[in-house]
Amino acid sequence: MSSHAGMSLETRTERRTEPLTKAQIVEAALGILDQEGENALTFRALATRLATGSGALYHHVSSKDDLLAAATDDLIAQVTRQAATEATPEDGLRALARGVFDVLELHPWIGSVLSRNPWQYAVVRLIESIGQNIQALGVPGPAQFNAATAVMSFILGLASQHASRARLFPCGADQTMLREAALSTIAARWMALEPSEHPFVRQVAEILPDHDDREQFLGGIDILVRGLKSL
Amino acid sequence: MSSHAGMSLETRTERRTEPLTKAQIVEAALGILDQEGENALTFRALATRLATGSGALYHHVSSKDDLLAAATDDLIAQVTRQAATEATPEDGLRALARGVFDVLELHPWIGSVLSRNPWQYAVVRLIESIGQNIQALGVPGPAQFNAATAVMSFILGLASQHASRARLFPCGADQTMLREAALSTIAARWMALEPSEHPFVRQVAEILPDHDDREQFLGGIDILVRGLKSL
DNA sequence: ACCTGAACACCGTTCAAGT
DNA sequence: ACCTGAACACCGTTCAAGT
Repeated sequence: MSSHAGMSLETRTERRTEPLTKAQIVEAALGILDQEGENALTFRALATRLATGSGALYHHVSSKDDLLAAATDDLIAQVTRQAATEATPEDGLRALARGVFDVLELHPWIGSVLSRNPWQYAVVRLIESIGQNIQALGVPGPAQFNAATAVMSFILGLASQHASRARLFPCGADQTMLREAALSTIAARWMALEPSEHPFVRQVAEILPDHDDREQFLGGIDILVRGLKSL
Repeated sequence: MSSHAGMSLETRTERRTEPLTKAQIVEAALGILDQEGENALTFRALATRLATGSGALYHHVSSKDDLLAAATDDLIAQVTRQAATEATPEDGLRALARGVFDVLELHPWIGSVLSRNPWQYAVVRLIESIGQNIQALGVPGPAQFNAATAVMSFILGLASQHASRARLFPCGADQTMLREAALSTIAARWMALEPSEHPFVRQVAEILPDHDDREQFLGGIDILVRGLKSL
């Protein structure tokens, strides 16, 4: 449409001379985070990947926290948008939980970002989405805030748990293999604890290696929803 | 009793020549954390406070994470011990929640430590304590693990939320004053959001400034317990 | 065995100097 | 206006050298 001055193709490489964009920076940051893990995201590494100087980034991003919040917001927005299409509030809450779980599975670094700064906009998105579903669920007005916070805290708690496992066994090849290895390690450590003081933990350790994270997460949400509906 | 060789008092200053202890280091670290906040805890600052070199600390503590885990464990142990004295499982869970809340209020840095490393021993203590109460509550065997994790996630989620508020308004004079200021700031920010996309959050913002954190926290636990009992 | 403290290998962020 | 990249003010951790 706007390509009036078509000219020859090789001399018109305008893209390269255009200034950096915040969106470009966030995209590059997402690449580093997902491919090389949380610790690999450095302003120096980011600058190298974008073929620029580290100081240049500060013209479009005010700090590292700002950058991480923007990256997180991009991904959480997809989850809340998807959850808004469900028919019933129960399904909405479950879709939200499932969505958060999956996005954390794919991008474990989000867990730390969310729990490090719970007032960033991505969290507002989640509270708004949770709250609307809770209202639709028929929870009485005064209890709505408590209820939304409870669900929110549950999700953030799980988030940090996922983040930490990803930190223990950073990124890499076979995720399911690593997850089982991680759980077995933890189970072994729990089994070695002093028996009389740790009856419950030792009992849980036996089931731990072959339990399903996702199922557990959704199970937790169901417990919460059950509690909510009795209000 | 063991003071056979009483001698004179001034020449017998054995204490100063005794080597450092991990307990001493943890105590000094707690002092810095509580008085000056999370960011003030540095191996250099810690060494200065203990009148030693920074490298000396590594003879008793393997890393900063190790140090923080030890400090956290000391405080969480007090909470779980206290919760174990309650009569009913409902009261036990509530005591646990209250205890965690209060300890986070006093030592906000614990929130980040707990959520940064959810497999440290302090967390095992919490899971064990939660699990025993859940068992006593009559939750059927297979659901116990899910239930315990749900409560755990809820508590850790709240923990990180507290930690972040403490980070926003680091340590200092009048805690209640600061808390109200923090909440008002957040409420104002929420009220400024686009109305049609944020009905719930904007509605909540009105109640936010004068709501009681502690009440909200215990309310959340009650929702969970209600859900648990229906299992 | 325990301590010292300089040195190492990093960070996020700033800022004079360039275009 | 935007970029460059050296410099600043830190970190956690290590390690030769001391006692």
